[in-house]
Amino acid sequence: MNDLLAAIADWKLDPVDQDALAQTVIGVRNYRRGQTMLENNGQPPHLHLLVRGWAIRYQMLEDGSRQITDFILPGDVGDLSSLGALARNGLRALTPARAIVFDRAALRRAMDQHGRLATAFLELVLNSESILRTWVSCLGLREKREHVAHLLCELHRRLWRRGMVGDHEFDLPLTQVDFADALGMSPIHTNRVLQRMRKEGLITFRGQHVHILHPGKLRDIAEFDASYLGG
Amino acid sequence: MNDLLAAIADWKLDPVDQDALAQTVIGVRNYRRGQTMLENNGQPPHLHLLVRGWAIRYQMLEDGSRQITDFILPGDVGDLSSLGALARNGLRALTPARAIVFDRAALRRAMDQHGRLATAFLELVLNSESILRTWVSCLGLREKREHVAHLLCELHRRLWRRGMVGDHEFDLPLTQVDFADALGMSPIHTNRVLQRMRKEGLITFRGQHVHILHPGKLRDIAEFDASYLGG
DNA sequence: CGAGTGTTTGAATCCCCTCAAAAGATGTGG
DNA sequence: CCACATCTTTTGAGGGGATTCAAACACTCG
Repeated sequence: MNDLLAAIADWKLDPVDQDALAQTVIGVRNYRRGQTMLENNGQPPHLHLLVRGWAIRYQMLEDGSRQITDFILPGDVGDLSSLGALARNGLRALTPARAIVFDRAALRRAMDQHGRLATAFLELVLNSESILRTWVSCLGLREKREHVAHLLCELHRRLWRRGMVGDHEFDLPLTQVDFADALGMSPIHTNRVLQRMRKEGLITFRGQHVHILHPGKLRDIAEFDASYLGG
Repeated sequence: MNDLLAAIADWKLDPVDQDALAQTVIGVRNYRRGQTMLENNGQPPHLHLLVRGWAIRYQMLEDGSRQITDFILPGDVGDLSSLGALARNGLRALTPARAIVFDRAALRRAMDQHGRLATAFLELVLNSESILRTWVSCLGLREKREHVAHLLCELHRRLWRRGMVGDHEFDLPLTQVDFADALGMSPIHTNRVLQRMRKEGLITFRGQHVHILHPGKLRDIAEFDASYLGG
């Protein structure tokens, strides 16, 4: 399972712990663009480590509105909360995606026996929680324009740290509706904010490719401080 | 350390693991109302398990605005993120408070050796993350009035599960400014929403004591589903 | 009884939403 | 390879929820 070893390289596990983790792998699964990877109910028996593509975690309200609560990038575990007692999140592939699938029960047993494995997952959850906490601040305190800028900075930085993109450009496989659902704003207003940023020469995007023309200015607008993303 | 054993009763640890945890305790600390328990910078060497009082986690923006990202109640660890590589949160006592203080480094070592201890903390982080994820949904999707109702339901439910309050009433040691900073709204509007709820006979509050007069209706407004809080 | 903190009210403004619909892009089948 | 259906982006107009500014009103406490 070379895929696995590559994906968890920066977890810094001993071979013993890597082995224990590998034992809990059920297999690899491929998803189509738009495919639901996990319904948002019940106690899911699996966990998904994304190795290719993008996915989103989201929650739905009764009126059908959707809040995206996280973007899952290659190397992320998309449904960490399935480890715990309760998971109320949906998981959906934004692009064709591939994930390594773990058995939840086996993983929990492995963690009980291998402390280092548990602390590795603990670290993952803490990272995801750090991002989430920043989302709360952005949603609560910032103007929409600042929030848009912040999310662009965040996504670029997360991709960049994994060496997946250029210094000032990246593929963003989202519709503006997806983007709006992450930012808690209407698609119409999202569109207007993005257009204004283009007209100001801050960014460009053709198709789903984003160029950040003025990285410094974008960071200023967002008050972006990457430290919450680690390293 | 009877305080400790009482506080972690529902972590369901073996005596061995309890012991390992107890070894990492530095002591007990008391805080005054309004006292800062943790600055929001640097790598804090301690963790705080609250055993009495209320506290808040928060983040500040450069312009001085504050977002509360969690309420810490007795039994909660207020600064779980200090376990990880990066912590950017402040922690502040809302009331006179008492906390059991752990040594971070010792705790990490203990977790590596005692998987069950690590998974217990993992569970704590997952719970806190579940609350946070719901906050994101509330901030992103809901009207302020619904959000106010939701936060009232959440706080009551969290206190109620620990047997700390009556079925439809509880002490809420917050100013309306605190409340507003948690909800991402202005104090003025917070005040107006609360007033309207009083006039409608939904709730009462005198001083810092809240009565929920119409639990069902409040839950309806909030679309409150307690499952994200566990049990 | 002033000082300080917290709550309440009023007025004006604006950011952002909703509704409605056109224009552009994408994809599928015949 | 084009026609049609579908998805996505864009534009316009109007309204409302929430903000900001300003100030009066309560409550607590030394």
